[in-house]
Amino acid sequence: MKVIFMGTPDFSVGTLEALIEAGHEVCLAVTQPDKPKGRGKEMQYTPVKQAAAAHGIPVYQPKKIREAACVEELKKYNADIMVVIAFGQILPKEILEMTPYGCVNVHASLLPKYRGAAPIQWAIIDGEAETGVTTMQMDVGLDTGDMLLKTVVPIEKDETGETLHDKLAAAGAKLCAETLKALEDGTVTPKKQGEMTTAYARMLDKKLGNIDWTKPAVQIERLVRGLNSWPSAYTHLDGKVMKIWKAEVQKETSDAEPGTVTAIGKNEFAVQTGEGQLLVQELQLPGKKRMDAGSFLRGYHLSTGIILRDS
RNA sequence: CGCGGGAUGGAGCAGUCUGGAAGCUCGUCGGGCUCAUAACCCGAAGGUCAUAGGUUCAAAUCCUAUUCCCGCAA
Repeated sequence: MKVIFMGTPDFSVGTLEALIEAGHEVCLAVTQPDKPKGRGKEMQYTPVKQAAAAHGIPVYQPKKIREAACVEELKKYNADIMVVIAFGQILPKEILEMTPYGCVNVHASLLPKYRGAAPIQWAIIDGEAETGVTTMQMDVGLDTGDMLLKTVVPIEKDETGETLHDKLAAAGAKLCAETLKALEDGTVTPKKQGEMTTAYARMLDKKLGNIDWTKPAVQIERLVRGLNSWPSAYTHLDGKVMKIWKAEVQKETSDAEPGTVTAIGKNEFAVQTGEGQLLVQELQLPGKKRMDAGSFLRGYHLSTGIILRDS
């Protein structure tokens, strides 16, 4: 089929390549405008733009896709279908209805659960046993379209936001190719989504990573995994931000105040939480690389009784 | 030129301000103790102090340039 592809970050790239692989004619890649990024604020191509360029696909980067001029531009391509995956802008009705097959979206959750911007990380943070990817026929709502196909992916005990992101990106790419084939063959029936009260996954922001030590260790550990590798969970030590990359739950507790370092071992140290303790195993301080807790303890002479908190 | 931290034996750090013997906690290797050990004791190896210049009687330390790593911010 003749496809207009819309996507922006890494998550989208696999699907773009899967479509090309499957023999579809991707006539245009729509992606967000380039933004200054990283230290030095250099302009950087979006991952989709890089991939499109590598395959010789034209790139279109509208600031606001809902503007009339942008809609007109898309019409010129006479595509059969649009595939949207982590594009980052809401599409107007004109675009949704522009092509014969409409717009198909690949979403990183088992809809209707975790609609919205950060479904991958929230599934981990909430302690779900499994998640997955869903393709849907887009409508004007946010991730509310009728569902086409699904793939279930189990969440492992040590799953992080990053590892799950990669798994779902791969699963989504495969599922998207299958969905297009099914649409072509007419072998798929769109299914309505049910409604759930907790259906939306809030967007992630930095503050979410600030560890609240009064919460149970189990929840904090999930936060650490879910926000790895971005934006990452953190606390404060000696006025500095201390990111925690890896930790384990310990049921034994103490009567120390939440946030207190209660024990220091050879390769980890324990922090009291609202329920149980958290064994910190890998961390990072500003200006330093990630390091295992054992290395940290060798150079930084941490002592028990210190309380991890702001300021 | 967005702001800032950093580079010192294999790991993590101190020492840099105030120039004058390469240090700490570990790891590694050898030996000892022990029923035994990731524990303890004794000993050893291992570093052109990121790179290139400069100042000086003398530079990890001061000056200049370069490379690489990272936090914030976006």
